[in-house]
Amino acid sequence: MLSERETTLLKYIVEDYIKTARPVGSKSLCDLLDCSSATIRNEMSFLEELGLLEKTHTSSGRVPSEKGYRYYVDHIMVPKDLSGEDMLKLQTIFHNHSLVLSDAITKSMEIVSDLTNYTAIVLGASSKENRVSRVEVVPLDEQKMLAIIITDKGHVEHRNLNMEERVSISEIKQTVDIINKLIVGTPIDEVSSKLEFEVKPVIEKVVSQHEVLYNAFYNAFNTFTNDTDIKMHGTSNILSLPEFNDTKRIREIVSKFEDKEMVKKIESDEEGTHIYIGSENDFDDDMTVIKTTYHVDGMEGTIAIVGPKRMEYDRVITLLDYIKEHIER
Amino acid sequence: MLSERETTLLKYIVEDYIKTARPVGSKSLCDLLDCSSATIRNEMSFLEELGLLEKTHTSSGRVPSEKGYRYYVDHIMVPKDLSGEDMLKLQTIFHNHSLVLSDAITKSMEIVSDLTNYTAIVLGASSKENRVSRVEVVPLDEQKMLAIIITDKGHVEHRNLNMEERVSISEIKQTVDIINKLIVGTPIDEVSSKLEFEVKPVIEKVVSQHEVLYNAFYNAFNTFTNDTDIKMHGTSNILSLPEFNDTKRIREIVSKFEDKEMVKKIESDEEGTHIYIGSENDFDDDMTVIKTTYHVDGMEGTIAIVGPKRMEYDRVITLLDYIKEHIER
DNA sequence: CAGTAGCACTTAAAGATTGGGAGTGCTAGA
DNA sequence: TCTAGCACTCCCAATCTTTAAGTGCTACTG
Repeated sequence: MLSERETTLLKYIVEDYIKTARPVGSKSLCDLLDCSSATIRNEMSFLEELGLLEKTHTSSGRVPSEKGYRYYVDHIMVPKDLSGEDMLKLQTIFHNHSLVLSDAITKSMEIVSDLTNYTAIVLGASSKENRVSRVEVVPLDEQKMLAIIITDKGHVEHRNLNMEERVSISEIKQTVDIINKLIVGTPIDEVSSKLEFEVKPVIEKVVSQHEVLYNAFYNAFNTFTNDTDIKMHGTSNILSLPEFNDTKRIREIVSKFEDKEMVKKIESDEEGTHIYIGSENDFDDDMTVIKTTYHVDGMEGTIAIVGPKRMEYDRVITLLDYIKEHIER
Repeated sequence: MLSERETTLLKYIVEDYIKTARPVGSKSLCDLLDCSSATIRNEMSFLEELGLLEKTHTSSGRVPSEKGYRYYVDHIMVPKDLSGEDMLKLQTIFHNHSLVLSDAITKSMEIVSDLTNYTAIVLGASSKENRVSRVEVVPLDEQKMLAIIITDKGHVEHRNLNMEERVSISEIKQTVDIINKLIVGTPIDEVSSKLEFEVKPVIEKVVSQHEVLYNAFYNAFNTFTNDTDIKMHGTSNILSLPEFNDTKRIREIVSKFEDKEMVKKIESDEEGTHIYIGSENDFDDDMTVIKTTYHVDGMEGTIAIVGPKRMEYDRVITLLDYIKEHIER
C-alpha cells in the first residue's frame, strides 16, 4: 500500500500525463506536495522501483507504466460526475423516443466518441448463440421469395431466394411449416446439418418440388451471417494523438480498425464495465479498451471505447455506465 | 496532336511514374527513344509547355500533370487484358452461385482492392427513388411485431415495432391491408405524409386501436434509412503509398473515408465507366476515382476504385468492366 | 536545323554537428 | 528526513555539409 504522499504523487503524475502527454518532471510537483524537487525525485524513484512509473530515457521525466495506470484505476481514481455538457448531449438521444433502440445506442456512442476524441465501437450480439425462433416467407414472384429468419434474441435477417423453377405457393407454405416445426430452437450454426438430415427426408416425401425448395432454403440458412454486427465511429480521432504521431504506427492502427477479426476481439463476454489497459487487451498494446455489455429484450451486445493508455478513465467510465443504464430501460 | 515521339515519351513517363512514383529524368529515356538525354530534355520542356508534364522543383525530373494523365487516359492508354491471376481470383466469386448478388459484388470488389492495393467502394442503390411494393407484418408477441417493407427495386428493410399496448392480431392485419392498399407504389420519401393524410383517416374509422398502430407504423416508415448503403474495403491500402507519406495527409484521408457524406460524393449518376483524375472528382484532389454503375433486377448501384493519381488505369478499367459485366448477368 | 556534348547551376534528401533545455542521480549538509 | 547544489545524460531542433540527380543553356556537328 502506498503512503498518502505517494498516492497523491502518482495521482498527479497520471492525471498530468493524461492531460499533456508529456513526461512529468519533479519540479512541476513542488507546489503540490510542498517540498523540494529533490524529495520528489526520491519518491519518484521509489515508485519507479515498484514498477508504477517509467522513464522514456535516462534523464527524462516520469511516465505512468501500465501497472501505474492499473493502480490508478483500481485504487486512486474516482468516477467523475457527468459534466453538464456531456449529459445534455446524451439526453437529446435518450429523450428522442422515436429512435429505434439500436440507433439510439449507435448515436449515443458516436456522441461519446466526439466528446472524448476516442474511438467508439458497438458490437451487436453475435448470432452464434442465437436460436431460430421463426421462419417466414413472403413470395415475391413465381420464382422468387423472401425468407425472413427471426431468432430468439430478436435478431432478424432476410434472404432473397431465387428458385430455378416455378413453385406453387402451397408447396412453399408446406415446406415452411415443416421447417418451422423441425428447426425452431436450433442454434444458427447447427441449422445446416439439421436441414440436411432432418428436414430434407421429410419434405422429400411430402413436397413434390422438394429439390428446388430444399436448395433455396439451404442457401438461405447457409449464408446466415455468423458475423457480429460492428459499428465504429471516430477511428480517425486517435490518429491525431501525439503518441501515434508516426506514419507507420498510424497505418498499423488503421489496419487494425479495418480488420473485423481484430475489432471483434473487443467483444466482451463479461458482465459489467471493465478496463483493459495496454497489454491487458487483445487489440493493441498501446491502447486502452473500456467496455461494457448491455442486455435488453433478450438481446445483448458490447459497447466499447478505445483510446490511448493515457485515457480520461474517470470520464469514460461514467459515460459508458450512463449509456448502459439508459439502454437497459 | 502530339507527334509519335512525343506520344511515346509521354506514355513512358506516365507509366514509369505510375510504377515507381519517382520523377522521371531524361537519361533514363535515352535507350527508349534512341537519342541523347539533351534531345529528350528539349522534348520534355515542350510537353511541359503544353501542360502535360510538371516538375516538383527546378531541377527535378518530370512528373505527369493532371492534364498529362488525362491525355494519357484519353489518347494513349489501351485497356489491358485481364491477367490470368486477376481473372482466376475473380472467377472464384462469380462461379460460386450460392452467393447472394450483393455479396458477390462486395467480395469481387474486395478482391480488386487486394489485387491493386487501392480502395474499393460499393455504393448500394439509394432508396430515395424506391417505391413501396409491399408491407408485411410478423407478430412476435402481444406488444411487438416485425414490419417488413419491400420496395419495387427489391430492397428489403425490417423494423421492430413496439406497441404501447396489446393489439389484436386481426386489427393488425386490417391495418396492414389498408396500408398495402393505399401506400403501394409510393416513393419512400413520400410515405410519411401519405400515412398521415390518407391512411390515418381511414384506420381511425375502421380500427379501434388506431392510435397505437398508427404510431408504430409511422415510426417504422419514418426511420426507413434514406441512406445509401456504403461498403468499403482496403482504405488502409493507399495510406502506404509514398505520395501520402506524411501523418497529416494520412489523417486527412482517413477522415475522408470515415465521413459518409464524403464517400457518397463518389456515387455515380452517369452510365458506364468513367475516370475522374484529381480535381475532376469531388473526393480528393490528389486521387483518382474510377467508377461504374451497374443495373440488375431494377436495382442499381455504383462500384468504384479510389487510388492515387498515378493509378494503374489500364488494369483498373479492365477489372471494373469485367465485374460490371458479370454482375449484370 | 535536328541532334549532341559539355558545363554551370539548382534542389532535395540524408547525414553530421552543435547548443540548449529539461531532467536526473548523487552527495553533503541542515 | 529533507534540501541545495552540481555533474551528468539525453533529446530535440536548428544549422551546416555533402551528395546525387537532374536541369537549362550554349556552342558544336553532320
